[in-house]
Amino acid sequence: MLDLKLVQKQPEILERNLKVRHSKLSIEDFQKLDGKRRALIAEVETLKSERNKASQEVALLKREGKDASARIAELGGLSDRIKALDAETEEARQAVTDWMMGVPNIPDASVPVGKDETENVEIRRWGTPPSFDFEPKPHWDLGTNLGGLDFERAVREAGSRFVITFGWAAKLERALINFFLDEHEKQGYIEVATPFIVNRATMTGTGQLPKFEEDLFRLREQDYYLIPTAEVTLTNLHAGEVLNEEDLPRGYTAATACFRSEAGAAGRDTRGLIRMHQFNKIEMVRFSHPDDSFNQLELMTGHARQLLEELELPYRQIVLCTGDMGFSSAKTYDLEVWLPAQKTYREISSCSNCVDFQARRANIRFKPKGGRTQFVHTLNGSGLPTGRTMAAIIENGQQKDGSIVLPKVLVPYMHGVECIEPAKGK
RNA sequence: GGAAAGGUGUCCGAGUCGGCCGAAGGAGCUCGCCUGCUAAGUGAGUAUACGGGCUUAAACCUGUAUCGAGGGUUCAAAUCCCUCCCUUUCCGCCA
Repeated sequence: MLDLKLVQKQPEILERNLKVRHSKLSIEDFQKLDGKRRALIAEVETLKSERNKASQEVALLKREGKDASARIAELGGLSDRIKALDAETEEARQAVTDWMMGVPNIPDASVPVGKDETENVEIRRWGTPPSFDFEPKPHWDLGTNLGGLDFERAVREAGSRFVITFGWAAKLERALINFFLDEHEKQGYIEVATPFIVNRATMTGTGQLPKFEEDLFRLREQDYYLIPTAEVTLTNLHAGEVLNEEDLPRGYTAATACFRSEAGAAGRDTRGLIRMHQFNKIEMVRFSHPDDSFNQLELMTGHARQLLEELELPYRQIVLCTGDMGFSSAKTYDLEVWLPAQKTYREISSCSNCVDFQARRANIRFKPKGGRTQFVHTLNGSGLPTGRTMAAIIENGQQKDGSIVLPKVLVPYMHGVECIEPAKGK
């Protein structure tokens, strides 16, 4: 959520923001709602002030042993009027909050203005896409042929956009989780295990609710939601808390399952591991001093890049334009990994600086020495989803006979296995 | 699931028969004094949000709200009543 004062006092900034982010909200609506809210507050507070004064008089009279019944009688209708006005005020307040909750974060000045993903800007490339003397196969064919990925049984047990892994593939995923967590720990992150189910307040804190309810899985009959990313649980770790300045910056990492309804993605990436209802992801979250958060974004993105480099996976880094950024973000870098079968780079990590947008919603603050408490800045980044990483490893490591050479760093995690071979005589 | 006790400011912790309680006291923190330095001592200060005034803005002044959340009783609720959430302990049940 943005700062209310900013919206009130500098509507031109907001107007520009709504435009570059293609929001349909209008500033005039806000001004009407906010005007109404303020008028009601002024009115009801005047009445309350009256009531408080009168109550004190009554208290005084009683203490002096005098009769206060006349004064009390005068106040008969006041409380009822206050109650009615209070309800109206609350409604007006809620209307303003609802409006504010729908406003996306303001992009940083360094973010390119653009309409959609076609206007994102590539800023870095690493590695060379492997060349093959045969037609590279998609990971779903390779993985299925090697007996590791089973989409058919997953459909039977759950539905589309699920996968069941067997043997080497299940182990590979476990290896990746351990490898990623180990690396993040070396990079200074604190490893955390969090719930996969959270309440409404938590989902609201990071910005998934109220606007994006249809993207989430919700538990039946309860106000519980399955997390779409550990960003939710990690960022909310400090919800409502006041941190010490010397605690900043601080980083957390967690490996969790992630659940996404993928509403609106019908027909996209229907095959393979790219877009699942359930997947595992290792997430990084950082809490930063406001003055330092954009440095922290560079640092954290570097942490994600390091993983891809250690896995020897070619990638490029792009900065998302205003039209393609997420709701809560002020600046986002995406890392895209090379997928040989599609002959294209696909998103594998997204690192965002949300500045104070989530901190304001979740009320995460810090107290500078001698200064007023203020909101921290929050950042989050994928320290890689296992599914997409496995897809990249499988496709980039494939050989003509359908076997897959694994990245060297994973060999110890795979207990010495260097290559996934087709079963003999099959 | 049953029973009991609780949830107060950055933290700990008082709040009697509802009424000068935004809330005693302590710790911490900030600023000053003192001390050769540190420790100790000593004085003052130390919540947040929103409305209004003033202002370029801040500071400031003023009002309102906030003692787990929501509702009720009352002229008036941290204090009484109801519902819910959470914590602790005991019992039951299941891993």
